[in-house]
Amino acid sequence: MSIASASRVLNGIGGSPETTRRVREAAAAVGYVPNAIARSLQSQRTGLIALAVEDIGNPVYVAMMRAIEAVVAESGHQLLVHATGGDVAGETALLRRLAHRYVDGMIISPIRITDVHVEALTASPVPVVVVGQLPEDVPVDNVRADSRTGVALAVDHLVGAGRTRIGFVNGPLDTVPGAARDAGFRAAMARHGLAVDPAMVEVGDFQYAAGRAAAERLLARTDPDAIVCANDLIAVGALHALLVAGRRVPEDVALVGMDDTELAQMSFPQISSVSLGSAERGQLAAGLLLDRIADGTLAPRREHVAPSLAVRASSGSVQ
Amino acid sequence: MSIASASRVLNGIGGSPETTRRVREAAAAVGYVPNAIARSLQSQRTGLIALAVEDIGNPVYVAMMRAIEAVVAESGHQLLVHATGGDVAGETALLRRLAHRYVDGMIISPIRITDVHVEALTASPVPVVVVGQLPEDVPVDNVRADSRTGVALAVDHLVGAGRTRIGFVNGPLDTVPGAARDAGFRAAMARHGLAVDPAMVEVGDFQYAAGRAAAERLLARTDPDAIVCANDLIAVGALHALLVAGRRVPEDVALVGMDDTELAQMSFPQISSVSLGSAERGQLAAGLLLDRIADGTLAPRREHVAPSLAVRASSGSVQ
DNA sequence: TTGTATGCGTTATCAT
DNA sequence: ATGATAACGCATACAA
Repeated sequence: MSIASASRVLNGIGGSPETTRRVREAAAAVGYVPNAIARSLQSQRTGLIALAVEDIGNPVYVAMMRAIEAVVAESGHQLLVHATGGDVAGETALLRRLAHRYVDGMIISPIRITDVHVEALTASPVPVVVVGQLPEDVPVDNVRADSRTGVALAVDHLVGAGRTRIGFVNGPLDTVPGAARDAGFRAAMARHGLAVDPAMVEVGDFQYAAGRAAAERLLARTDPDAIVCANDLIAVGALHALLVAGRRVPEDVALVGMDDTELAQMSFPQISSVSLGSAERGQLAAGLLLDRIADGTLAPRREHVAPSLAVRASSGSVQ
Repeated sequence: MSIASASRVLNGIGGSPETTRRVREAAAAVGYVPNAIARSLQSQRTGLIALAVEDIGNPVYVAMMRAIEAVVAESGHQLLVHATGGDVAGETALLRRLAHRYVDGMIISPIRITDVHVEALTASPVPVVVVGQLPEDVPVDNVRADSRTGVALAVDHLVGAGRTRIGFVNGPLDTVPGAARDAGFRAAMARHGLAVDPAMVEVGDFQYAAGRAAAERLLARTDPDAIVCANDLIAVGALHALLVAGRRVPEDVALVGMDDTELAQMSFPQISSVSLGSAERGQLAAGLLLDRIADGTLAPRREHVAPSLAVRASSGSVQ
């Protein structure tokens, strides 16, 4: 019994009935299981696709992941997720290890873009798609949201509802989304002729606890009639702070979050939120990746997804 | 320049200054990146560990993942997460593909255990640790919670606070946790001499929307003074239903969730919740796995984590 | 220190 | 239909 024959039977190519039987018996007897590593070395593919996000605890990434999974499963790939913790070293280490052909491709959504990222991205031996902003000259497939316009949607909505003392709780300014949302907030306020009171702006990280603490600080020193939050985790934290402080939402203070995750709908009252199209971005990113895996010579593409606003009880007329 | 010399330099073993320089230059010029697959075929390890859970959108798995990540990172491994969607075919496909040596080991937390699972588990060529119940005779490392006792903790607490009309919103009874929690609820009620009114029991899946819908059905036909929920997602959904229905929590209806996730603390009022020690279970599972990776001849071990109750506003005295 | 040669477990090519 | 063999890219035992 030759190795070649065994391989053929196990892959369902040819083999006489007798040979097939003998191979199957032997395999069962030995408890044979194919070694996927060896197979991949030969086939130059693993059937695996990786997704690297900062924080898998943030529902926005869960939504993105589900959208990606649906697309890649279609093409017979399996999706693996890695949480980087926003750590630059961790992200690039991932690129170094995984991208060195453990996976057929990867989608990464970094919240910070450093030179190290750019270098690792361009040097990656496997196809990579970035979800998020990327310097213009980096030749990597890329799908981006427009959080600047997204914040403007929120501000426009609040101003239209008669709010003028609008607070803003943001994430770190040294992150790409944090910087974009800050700029978007200031631009939108200016457009409406509203000054940005420094006391009305708070910065934490993109988490619930930070959002709650930031909102508490904000409420301790000023009196907003609306608060825009840089994501839904922050918004839920701010809602908590508002309710604990005895503010009615939306009567006293209107609240708008961002990312339009499940969290916004799970809260009470439900929170208005700017959708940055996370599911759609995931779907597009997966498509770009599969295309590039199929043909590595494609020119880098860049897709955009427009924001939209979901108005709910937290900023709407009293339910 | 021989391949062996290049390999040595790239791995930092030996090499004269001159050779080292030449190798590095050549590598940079060609844009050489090591092929991890080939390296793994040789070294018989990938440095990767996989975690398979049903629903990464459930914070309980996020907590577990973080605990696991902390442990495996210590030993130089990288953690990859796969969401199975509770799908048996998907879970076993994962075992088949990943476990065939793409990873050095895996931790899986199935909510259903079928014969197919058992077979795949025992046949796995790489070390596997199961988080959750497992038939006694399956020789696989295993760490389990005691959700039966956990539900009892919730019921005891509510009865102790004078509640008698206690409702129960559970997940599917054909899942391991669903069945255990149902049994635990009935046993605890019986112990207190309380009858279980069928109208007071609802079943959905372990999600927010199902929890909310189930609580709405329950409230439409009966009038509980307390509700126990089989996990925090359900509890948040039930809280939403209660508030929409105009019930005060905890004055009119006390609420207790399970898993003690971030969600319980993010809600308003904060939700009392039974901790099943998800972080600790993750930590233990990771330890078991690393031990087994180091020594495959170890006898299968079984760890237990005791539940505890975190009392918060949703069932406590009025804040 | 450096080069040669072998093996890791498969698949694929080529004879037979 | 089957068997021998090369190749995938790397690490290492051994010889030089």
